[in-house]
Amino acid sequence: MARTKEFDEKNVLEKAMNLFWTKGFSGTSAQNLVNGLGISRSSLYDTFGDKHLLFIKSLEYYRENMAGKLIRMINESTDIEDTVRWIFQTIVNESLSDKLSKGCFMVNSTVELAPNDAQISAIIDANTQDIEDSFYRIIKKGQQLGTIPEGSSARSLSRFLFNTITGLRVLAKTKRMNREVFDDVVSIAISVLKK
Amino acid sequence: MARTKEFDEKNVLEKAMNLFWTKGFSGTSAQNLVNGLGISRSSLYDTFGDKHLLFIKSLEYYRENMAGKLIRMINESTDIEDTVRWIFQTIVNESLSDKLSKGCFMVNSTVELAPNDAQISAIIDANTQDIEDSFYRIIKKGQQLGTIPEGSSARSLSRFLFNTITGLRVLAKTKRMNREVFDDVVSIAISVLKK
DNA sequence: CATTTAACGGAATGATTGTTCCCGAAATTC
DNA sequence: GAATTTCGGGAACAATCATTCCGTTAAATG
Repeated sequence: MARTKEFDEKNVLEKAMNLFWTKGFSGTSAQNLVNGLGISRSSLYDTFGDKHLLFIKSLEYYRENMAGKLIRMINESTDIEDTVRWIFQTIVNESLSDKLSKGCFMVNSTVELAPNDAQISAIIDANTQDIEDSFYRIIKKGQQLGTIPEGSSARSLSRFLFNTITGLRVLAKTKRMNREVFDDVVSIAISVLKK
Repeated sequence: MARTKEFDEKNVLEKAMNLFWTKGFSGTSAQNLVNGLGISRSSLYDTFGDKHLLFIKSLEYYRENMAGKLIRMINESTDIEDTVRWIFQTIVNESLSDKLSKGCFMVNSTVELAPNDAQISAIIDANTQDIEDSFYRIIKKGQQLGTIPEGSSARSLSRFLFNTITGLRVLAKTKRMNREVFDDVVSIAISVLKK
């Protein structure tokens, strides 16, 4: 029988995700991957196919972890406004503490690749749809319970919230990023959920 | 005496801007530039320095034209809500009609380069500040005139509006982009300017 | 312990990267 | 029209790009 794998594939994939997340697809070379992943060039290609396939797997891995966490947060929500506030605060805190200013891997990939890469575009759109749908469900519930005004549709509001988060993810890559600016945007965004 | 320049530098710079805008810095090769600019390799380097310098000049050229137009619109505004609505509609219409899904050159550059390029970051931040300041002035004026509520500060509102635009610029690069989604976001964003 | 099988490291691939350099061509002034 | 000066096309540069391949090594089964 053959020898078994010497590295943990999930662990290596997470390293690849962080490289692509930080530097993007074009900005991450095969050599960067070899150096950063701690495996040989041949193992890299044998295990993950090629650079593009590894990028896709990295993006899917990000989605499973990050969006999955977000969606679980939303679905387990009782008070909608509190949940939205908590989501925003989590994003703000993550952005402020990230010394590499990585932003959001989905947003980064949207800007770099979405218009010219159908596979990646599909992952991004599915991710967006999932998050938007989760927002939709709790907002709808909130409107039925009377805690969220019905002036705007639940669909519109969920799209609006998602759009605000996207903006914050871009802001997180600039030198202008600081808690004051974040809080200004967040408090106004949340105000649309009130009477 | 020497011969005069055979090409219009501004015209060539505009072509470079469109290439970088569409494909980003890493995505645009020197060969792409030679092909797209219609000048020789040596003329390119003699006239613009190197690729990075040409990118910076392209970004500054974009800023002069695009942000300049936007800021002029804001400054000439009489009715704030109408102006904001008109700005949003312009962005939406441009996004919907752009078959290349270029988005915004500033947003694209923020995501691709801002965290690791101080020069580019400075251009982006100055551009943001100018737009935000323009928003600030008309909102402040609106609040003094009583047409804009004073529940949120003019500074917060201007940051919020800018953040919304940023989100829309990212949305413009996805397949999910369509008028309905845009309008959902825009109408809610504008609602914060009302009582 | 021998055999089998796959992972490994690293050299080598051809293509493309950004940039430089040189030489012939073109245009302006005298 | 001759002299001057710069422009432009293309060859050439070393470096890096993503990818492939091969010989060696290591591990698991019999």
